[in-house]
Amino acid sequence: MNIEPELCHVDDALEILVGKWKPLILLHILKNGTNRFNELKRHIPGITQKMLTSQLRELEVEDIIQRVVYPQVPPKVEYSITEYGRSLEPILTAMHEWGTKHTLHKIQKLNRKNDEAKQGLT
Amino acid sequence: MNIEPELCHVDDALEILVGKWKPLILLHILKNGTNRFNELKRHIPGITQKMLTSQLRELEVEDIIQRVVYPQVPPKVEYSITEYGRSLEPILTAMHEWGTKHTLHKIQKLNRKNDEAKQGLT
DNA sequence: CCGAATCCAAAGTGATACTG
DNA sequence: CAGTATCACTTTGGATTCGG
Repeated sequence: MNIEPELCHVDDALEILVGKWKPLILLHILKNGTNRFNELKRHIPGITQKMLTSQLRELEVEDIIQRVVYPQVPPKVEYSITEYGRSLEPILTAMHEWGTKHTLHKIQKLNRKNDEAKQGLT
Repeated sequence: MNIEPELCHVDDALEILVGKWKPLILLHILKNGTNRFNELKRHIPGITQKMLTSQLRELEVEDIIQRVVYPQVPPKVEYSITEYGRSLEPILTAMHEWGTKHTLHKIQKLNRKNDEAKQGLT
């Protein structure tokens, strides 16, 4: 692996994943298959239409997801993962597992601190 | 994998990795072992002292790296990876590989566009 | 040598209202 | 239903200066 700043491509991968909602959106489309706009909106509490739209666009221009518009009334738009986008799954899975361990690590660290504080009081 | 917003820990992993210089800093410490402050600064062109300091602090409070201060004049501070931080290596490697493929993907896409533009001109 | 403090610009995010 | 548009707010990153 070349870690020269000009040749290190970790940032390129991060650019795809970074964004307050991108991981959740990606995982939903990866795990649940094709999704309609409002379907995603319902399953991701707190997200605004603006954010959902912009994050979907960014994933689309990088060929991570596909956007299919059905020319009908009322409108219907479906989002699905591309073959290319599916190649991100191992990374997402690895990060999810690491993240789970990390939250545990933080809790344990916090507990140690609390214990020490109690010791100090006796 | 649970992708409910409250239980999805992908973001927890991303928080560690995100930051304009964190991947580069982490890779340097991972690959080159122990590093002094100015050593890192030299190897990461363009980074300012403020950014190097702040990014190192953030990695330190998450127990990803260790900071050892030698009480001497002139000061000497060494940074090294923790056992815990080393567990991030597979993720960094996976992202680096994916990122490399992704830049290729973008170049090919660009070439196709240029070819189509040429076709249109003939 | 290794920072901390300050100030400033830019980017990311959110609330709200409007549209085909 | 699936978006746009606009404005305000918050967070990040960078330049510069000062200190132990």
